Amino acid sequence: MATDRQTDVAVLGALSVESMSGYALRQAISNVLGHFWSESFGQIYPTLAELRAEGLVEVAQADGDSKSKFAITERGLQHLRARLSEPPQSERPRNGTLLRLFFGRRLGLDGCRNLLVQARSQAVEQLGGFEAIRREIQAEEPTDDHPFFLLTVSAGEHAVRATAAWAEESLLVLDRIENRS
Amino acid sequence: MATDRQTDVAVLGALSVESMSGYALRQAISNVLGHFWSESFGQIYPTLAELRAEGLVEVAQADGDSKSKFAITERGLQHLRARLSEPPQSERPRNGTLLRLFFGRRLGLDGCRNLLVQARSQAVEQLGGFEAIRREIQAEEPTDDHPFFLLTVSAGEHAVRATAAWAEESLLVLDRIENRS
DNA sequence: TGACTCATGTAAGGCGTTACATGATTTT
DNA sequence: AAAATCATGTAACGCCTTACATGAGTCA
Repeated sequence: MATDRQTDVAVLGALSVESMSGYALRQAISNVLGHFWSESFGQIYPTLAELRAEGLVEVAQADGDSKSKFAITERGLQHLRARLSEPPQSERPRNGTLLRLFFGRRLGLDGCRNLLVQARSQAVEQLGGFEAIRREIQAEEPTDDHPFFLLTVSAGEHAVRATAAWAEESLLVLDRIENRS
Repeated sequence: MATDRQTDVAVLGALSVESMSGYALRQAISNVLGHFWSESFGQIYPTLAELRAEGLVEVAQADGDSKSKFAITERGLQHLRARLSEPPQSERPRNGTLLRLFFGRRLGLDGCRNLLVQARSQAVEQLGGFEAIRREIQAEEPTDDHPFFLLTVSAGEHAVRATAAWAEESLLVLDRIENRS
């Protein structure tokens, strides 16, 4: 049952940037990583427990703080590097908008237009989100991690701009279809 | 447990274009739809059986052929239209390349470069695939479905071109990071 | 006849989401 | 004191993939 469980990579990776609680972890994953990765809450705590049992993660006391946090261990770092080096498996595509558009003849032109308008406005909104993240990162004290963070932000920006352009074009195509028939 | 099962949409949609066997169905889904939708074999037959039990699909004899095929019924068409009109749920992102790149500091510059080169060549390859599909569709006898098919091909082309451009840019960024440090 | 494709399924089990449960701490 | 947030989990259950199983037709 070749699986593609990679929750450990997300968790160890996040902890390699900064020690934090499980709660903060799931927030970090839904906020920052969330643009290209998702984990559900029900996965994070069990994974954290597993990693702790394997000695890849430990409970650490923050310096001036009474709160306990999770920190990655030296062995955890090694494990993370090994996991990151594995080739990424290609994700299974599941694009509901394209599925609907493909059968657009059955959905009807108005429905298709609706989908495209929706896709366009969502893309524009997401673009704003990416720009906000970019500013946020650039406002922080620079670290060695930031350039890599920005690379993923850039990927998001390219993707949503492409989506917006496609939606725009496609709306024009739909108009032509309507006029021709 | 709000679910997002949409196998019925893919199956009914495909049968609305053309009656075919379950075997052909799974081929159609992995070939044409495969660029933006995936279904595993283990889903298709059970779904087909369910749809048949609900009277949305029937076994039909092809005209000059002895082979039996599955065909969508009138009620199936109604059901399909209703399902297509439902808003598409946003897919959960799971991009292994970006996950690795985000933690690029741990992966190392060479590993990152490797990922980007990989992403770029894959995008170029996919672009060729899309162009082939486009030509194939345009070579066929035109139908009312084709314009919608082409819309989804265009979406794929936009997406992979964006990916290629991003990978290209990002490789240059990595060079700058290396020279600076 | 042996290999290959067409064709139709079933079963086991991993993956992952959501809902439920509980309590401490902080803020208003 | 109430409400919100922080914090850590567990349980049920659906989704989906992979592996297994079986047989007919076709082509070299």
